Formats: sequence, C-alpha cells, structure tokens
Amino acid sequence: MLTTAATSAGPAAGQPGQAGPRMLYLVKQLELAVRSHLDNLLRPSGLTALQYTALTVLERHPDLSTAQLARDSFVTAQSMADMITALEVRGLIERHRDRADRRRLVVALTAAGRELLDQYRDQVDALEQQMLAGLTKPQVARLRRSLRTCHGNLGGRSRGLPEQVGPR
Amino acid sequence: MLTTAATSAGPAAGQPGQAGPRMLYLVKQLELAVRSHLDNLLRPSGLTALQYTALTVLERHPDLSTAQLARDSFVTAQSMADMITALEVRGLIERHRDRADRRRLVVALTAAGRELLDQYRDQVDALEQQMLAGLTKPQVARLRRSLRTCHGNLGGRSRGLPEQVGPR
DNA sequence: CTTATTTCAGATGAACTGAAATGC
DNA sequence: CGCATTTCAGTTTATCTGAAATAA
Repeated sequence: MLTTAATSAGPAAGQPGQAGPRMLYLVKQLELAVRSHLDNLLRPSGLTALQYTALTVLERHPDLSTAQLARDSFVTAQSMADMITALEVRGLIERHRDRADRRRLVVALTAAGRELLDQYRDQVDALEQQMLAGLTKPQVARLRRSLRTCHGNLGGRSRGLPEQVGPR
Repeated sequence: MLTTAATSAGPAAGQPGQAGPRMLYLVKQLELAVRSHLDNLLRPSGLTALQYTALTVLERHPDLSTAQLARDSFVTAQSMADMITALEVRGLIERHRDRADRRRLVVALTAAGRELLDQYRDQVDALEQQMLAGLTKPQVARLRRSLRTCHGNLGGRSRGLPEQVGPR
C-alpha cells in the first residue's frame, strides 16, 4: 500500500515530528505513476519513457553531446551512449562531429525523429492534462515553480559539477 | 542539457502552445535528482533508494503482502519478491502467513529493520529540507497537496484497479 | 472452476566498471 | 601533460515472461 501510505497517517507511524509521508516519497510515487503511463502510451513506438524524454530534450536543444545528456540524466556516459546508439540505429537521431571541438559528437534529431515526436505529442499532452486535472492555472504555475526550485536545490543545474560521483 | 531545457525556452522550441518544458518532464527531473542523492546517502547501508522506500512503507503499514507492494510500485510481483527476499536475507524484514488468508505472505519489519531506518532518518530529513529550501511552509503544504492530486489523477490509489496491465 | 498469491526457471535489457583511443 | 569525450569489452543486477503450485 504505497499509495495508501500517501493517503492516511497509518497506524504504525511511530516517528515523532513527521506529519504524513515524506515529500521525497510523494515525488517518487508521482514519477512512478507518470513513467508507467508514459511507457504504456509509448509502447507501440518501441520507445521507453527515457528515450522519448531524450528526444524531447534534443528537440529543444540540438547539438548536445552524449556526455552532456548523460550528466543531466544522472547516468554514466556509457549508458547514455548505448541509448543514443539505439536511437541512431532506428534513424531518429544522427551524430556528427562538432567543428569547434572535434572530440565532441553532437546529436540532433532527424526528420523521422521529429515525426515521431509529432505523432505522440497530442497523447502526451493529454496525459499531462489528466495529471493536472482539478488544478487551476495559478496552481499549476505555482507547482511548476516549486518543482524547479526543488530541482535547483538538489543541484539540478548540473553543468560541470562533479557532485554525482559514485555509481547509482 | 536536460537541466537547461528546464530553465530556458530554448531556441528550437518550435511547438505551438507549449510554454516551457512539460510538467511531466519537471517531475521526472526532480525525481531523478532525489533518487541520485538518496542512493548516495544510502550507499554505506547497501540499500537502494527503492529498498529504503519499501522499508519506510512497511514501517507505516505492516503486514502488507508482496503482491500489494508490487502493485503500488508499478512493478511485477516477481520483481518485488526478489527485492523483498534480499531484504529478508539481510534480516531487515520477516515474512509470515496471514492467518485469515493463508495464500498471503505478509511482510513486517524486524528490529534490525527499524534500527536501520532510525539510523538514516536524520540524513533523509536533511535531504528533504535541502530540497525544500526557499519554500515557505504554506508553499510546501500546497506542493504536497498538488503532488497528491496529480498522483491521484493518474490512478495512484491503485487498490484493485488493473489499469496498469501491460509490461513496463 | 476461477482467481489471487507466491514461487521457480530462464531470458533480456539496461546499467555499471575498467581501460584505451582521440583530441583539446 | 592533464582533462574531457567517446568507445570497446566484459559483468552485474534488476526486471520481465511463462509456467506451476497452493489456497480461497
């Protein structure tokens, strides 16, 4: 009853000074639900939620390197490289050397990649609307700001910070 | 630049009617950061964030079955059973048959499991405080309510709903 | 008989570690 | 030379699928 834990104090809550489940837990539960729905929705495409997310990031920010993507997703460069390779094999992205720094293999969407995103945009929008049902526009705006604040507080800007040192 | 995607409109944001990154994405990014910090914090214990979370759920709700835990975590019963077995081998939980329904193997914390939770409670509290830095008490309360609403909107109550049918 | 729970056995995929090659 | 990026090779771990046993 992970869910029930989130909706009642519970008879065994013996810890002092703790009112309800942790915020950390609520975040985790929500993300679990989101990923599950998103995976179901994307199943026909053969993409995982993580791969889809990577594509949307590349849509907003072309010409990122694999290493940059990896840092921001809290995975190793190798893991991200595997995922990127899978997307490349499917023809959804292409890689080419950065002229300025020829170490870097920058990644960009292909036309097929953009088409796939277009194909699922409405369904993903609908999922987001389902999630936010019952919240007013100002409430959504506040939620957005709070999520960003929390992310920033945990070192979310990442860029260049070692910070995530150990293995997962 | 997953993170940068969250903090700027981005030059390649060509989709109409979309202001900034999706809420789905912000939730994912925050959870990613939380899990990473939590895994780092728990590394000395040898527990993953998922295992730790399962222990806290059992602390609030003793005598849940493995199948119940699995449903609420959006994993198969087998996956959860593996994880529970690992915790049992370490002596952190124990299993016994439910008298009322002898199919069920209910799970409960052992004294060692409770000790481990006590040992990490302060550090996890501190992580939560770090995440919420800069938010006022009312803001935190609103965030909590919104997270619960979103979770509920995605079928978060689970109990008895098939709903999550397919494989992940 | 049907259903839920648990367990066994095997397969798969995603992530990791370590080391090497390339280029700044 | 030191550092970042990418890639190669091998391993581990977590999860899944399918099938069977138990009990309501």
